[in-house]
Amino acid sequence: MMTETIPTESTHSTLVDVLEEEIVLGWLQPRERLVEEDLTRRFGTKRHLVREAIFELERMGLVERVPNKGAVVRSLDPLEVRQVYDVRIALETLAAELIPLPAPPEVTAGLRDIQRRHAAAVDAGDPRAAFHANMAFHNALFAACGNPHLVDLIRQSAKKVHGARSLTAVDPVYLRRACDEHWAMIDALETGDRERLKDLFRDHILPSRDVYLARFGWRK
Amino acid sequence: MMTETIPTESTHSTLVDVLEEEIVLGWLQPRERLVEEDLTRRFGTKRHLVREAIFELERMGLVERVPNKGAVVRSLDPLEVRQVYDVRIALETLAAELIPLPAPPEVTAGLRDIQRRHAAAVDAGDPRAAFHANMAFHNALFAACGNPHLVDLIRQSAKKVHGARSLTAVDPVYLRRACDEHWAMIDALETGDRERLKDLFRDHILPSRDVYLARFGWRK
DNA sequence: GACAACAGGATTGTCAACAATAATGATGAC
DNA sequence: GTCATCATTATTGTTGACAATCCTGTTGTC
Repeated sequence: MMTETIPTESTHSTLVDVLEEEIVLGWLQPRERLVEEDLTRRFGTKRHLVREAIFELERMGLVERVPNKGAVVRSLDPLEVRQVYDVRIALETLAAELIPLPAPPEVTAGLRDIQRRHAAAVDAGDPRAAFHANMAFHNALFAACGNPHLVDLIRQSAKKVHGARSLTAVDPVYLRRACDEHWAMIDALETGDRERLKDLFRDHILPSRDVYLARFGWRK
Repeated sequence: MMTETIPTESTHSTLVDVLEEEIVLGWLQPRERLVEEDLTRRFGTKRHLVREAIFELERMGLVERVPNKGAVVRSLDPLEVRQVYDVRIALETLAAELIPLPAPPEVTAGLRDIQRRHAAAVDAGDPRAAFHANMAFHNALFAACGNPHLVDLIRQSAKKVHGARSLTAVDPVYLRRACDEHWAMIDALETGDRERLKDLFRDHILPSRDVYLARFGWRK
């Protein structure tokens, strides 16, 4: 039970972000209850806002809500994880096909900036900062495909399996590997090697899926 | 200004459904305001629920909301319409590749049932019923691909451009054409002609896009 | 007449108290 | 001892009232 009060300005979306972060990092475990009043006290905010945040987390697929009963962190069914990853691969492959290659210098420059922050966070052993920098990297990366709606669907799909990433999102081995792959992506963007880019996209997200399935069952 | 009071049981999602319907059918025009208290009276419900419904419509992309100002029916930018349709085609093509062919008889039987209702509504000149039967048809159709998450993304993308369909969703010519195409899809499912199925999917959704773009600009 | 300041109304945003519901534990009959 | 019944508590769901905000029209000043 965490009782620390976070005095940050508690708007609706920051609550969502913080809870999302805690789920990805494993602070909040599957099946753990989310009691509205507890969270209200913990964040020093109003129940009203906590309620909305929980509704949003439910829509994102991170939280399960039973009417009149409450909300718990969703435990992901392995089959569902597999299905979401299938779609993610398809979407990201599509994005890879749409990105103009070689990518313009300002794009790769921006990615380098973000990736430097990402690498620094990983080196510093700060999973929270690494998580955020990682999200920023992927957002900027896929934005290069020029279709904001596609980017949105990719982001949504990624969030849906956030809960499955608590195993790899705090593991230095996987974090470093992700760093290497990010640099490789930037390289592929610059050299204009589309096939390599597609392969990198696919191989980049599969580890988190496989670790999760290895841990929670390969059934079906 | 519609002042009829609809005494239907006004739960959160029914409000969303009704408003969604009115946007697709063109009852609510782009740029038209959605005032919370007006809707509260009109539906004989509580402002609380209307508020949530508006938030959900905003997430769906059907409504635009400016803080402290209010919500209006969103007018779709042609570029955005084009982008969403691009993604829709990609997603539906992917679904077409995943559907096992020939489709099992219970699937096509279910589709036939729905499509009979759809055709009846079109013949009766009831755009509202046609709209709902049409949605049901597509849901059942794509569900056959076996990946609920993909189905969800397809549905979401379709909703995002609902506003662009008010031109074709009430036009008997387009409604009949859609009917024919639905029957053709069932046929392709039964004969197992995957390429034809993909072509049908694509050609089925393009008219609504093209009519919208012809009306509101091909720029870019 | 143009413009700034202000007042009034319309609308959204926030809140805290209350009601409804489900879980938990206690009591008593057999 | 076990089961059904009821009271208690914990938690969510709803409501109406109030506060904050933004738009509009008006007044007064130059």
